[in-house]
Amino acid sequence: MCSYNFPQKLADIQYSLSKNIIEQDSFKNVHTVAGADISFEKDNCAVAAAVAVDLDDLTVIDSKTIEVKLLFPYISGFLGFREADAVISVLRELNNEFDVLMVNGHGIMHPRGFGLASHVGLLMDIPTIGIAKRLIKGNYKYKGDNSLKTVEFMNKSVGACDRQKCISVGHKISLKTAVDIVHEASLFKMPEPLRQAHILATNIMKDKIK
DNA sequence: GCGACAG
DNA sequence: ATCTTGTCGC
Repeated sequence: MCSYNFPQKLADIQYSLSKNIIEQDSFKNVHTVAGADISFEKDNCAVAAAVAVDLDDLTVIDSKTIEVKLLFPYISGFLGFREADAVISVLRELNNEFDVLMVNGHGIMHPRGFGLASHVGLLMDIPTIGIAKRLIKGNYKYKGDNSLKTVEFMNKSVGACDRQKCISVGHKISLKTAVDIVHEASLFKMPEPLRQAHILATNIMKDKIK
């Protein structure tokens, strides 16, 4: 009678929560942008890092790290259930508020419109941008060359990609604004908030091993 | 059956 | 994600 299809239950949760995502800017000006990333050691032991960057000069104005244990396994399409809690926890350690958040993973450019960035954005109720290095599945349609191209899924524009990264709405921001902010915050291929968070998490991880 | 599959 | 050196180029 009852079928215990756990992955399907999680998928249902994602479909359901995706309806709450707001794809419009819920803020006026952006002065500080935060970024969060996680570095792994032995599968489940990890270091989560959060940094806040000043958008004017792209300098780091605050940063925090925490050690975490991730209990949920990595399953493509369900990264939010694995990493959202750790990301939220480390962001709460930051001293000051920030205007926009960048997360290492897809936002609505996701099979069920609810990737890690949307998990975090919705739970924290803040403007969030999702940034990933690759499409989660290879069958979105977009013209492939070097410049930024719009990605469509189910007849809807869900994000933009170039050869380096994919950008999509996490929550409370428009795709256009998300793309603009990512460009403003970039010195290299990854925007500074995420690049700095990644460097920090990796360095703390190395220290921890010694 | 085979390959694909965010971090 | 992580395991890993040198190397090409500005």
